[in-house]
Amino acid sequence: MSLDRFVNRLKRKCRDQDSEGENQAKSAKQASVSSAVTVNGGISRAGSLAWKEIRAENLDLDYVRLFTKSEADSILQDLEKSVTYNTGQLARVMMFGKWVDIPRKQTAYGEEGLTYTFSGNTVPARPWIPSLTRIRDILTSLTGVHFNFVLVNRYKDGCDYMGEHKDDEKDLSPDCPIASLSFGQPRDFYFKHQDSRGKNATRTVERVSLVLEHGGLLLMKAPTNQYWYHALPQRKRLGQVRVNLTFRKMNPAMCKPLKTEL
DNA sequence: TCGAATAACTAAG
DNA sequence: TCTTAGTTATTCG
Repeated sequence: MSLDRFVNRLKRKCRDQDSEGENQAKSAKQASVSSAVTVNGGISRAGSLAWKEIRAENLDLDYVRLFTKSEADSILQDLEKSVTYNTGQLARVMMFGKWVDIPRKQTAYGEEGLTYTFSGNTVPARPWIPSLTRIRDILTSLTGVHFNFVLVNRYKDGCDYMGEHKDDEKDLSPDCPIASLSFGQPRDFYFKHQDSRGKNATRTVERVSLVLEHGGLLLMKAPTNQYWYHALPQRKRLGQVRVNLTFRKMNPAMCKPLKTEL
């Protein structure tokens, strides 16, 4: 599988870079990520990746093209074959007195007992599957965070989208980054500060936009989620599928009990 | 200046 | 407060 080659490639790159003694001028934040990034044998591999830091008031994001095109192609293919999406009631939300289908497909995987709550529905995490544990383990070795949950969103084309929202901090372990991996159709993604939303905005804060590419990883770090809403807007001319994996570290004690069977 | 896409806003419970 | 759809305003090419 290409992921093994991926890890080997990173190890090779890091050996090369260690001998060159690079990476002295990293920011403090970047250094804290780097120090956590080790694989078997303690080889640091943060330096081999071209991290892009995105900063604004109380916004702290790191973005990197983690996988090559062929690796990402293979992962997407794998996910399309193995991921099961929620259907029926679990794929609807109540809007103005009627149930509407959410404008994308969604599901979750993770450790037993974890749930997530979406607009009134509390949905259990499905048991881990190999295509997701492989990726989870890469992210854990990259970030040092033990992710125990992943939310999967599938956007069939540019008409599927996700409205502005903040991830529910109540279920999340505080200060743990959220790792968002994208495969397939590159899509615009933006962050909007809570003080500058809607007509009751108290001030103007410029919104932060980026493109989430095929094989790209976005780390959303504290306190971003406290202050900023994020969304994946419609882009009607785009016709390809995008699958997004959002890995989180959930606090099991904070998960709502299940009301619904899968 | 037109038409389409995008952005902003509003609606119930 | 959170969710999306529908309407209207604005921007883009």
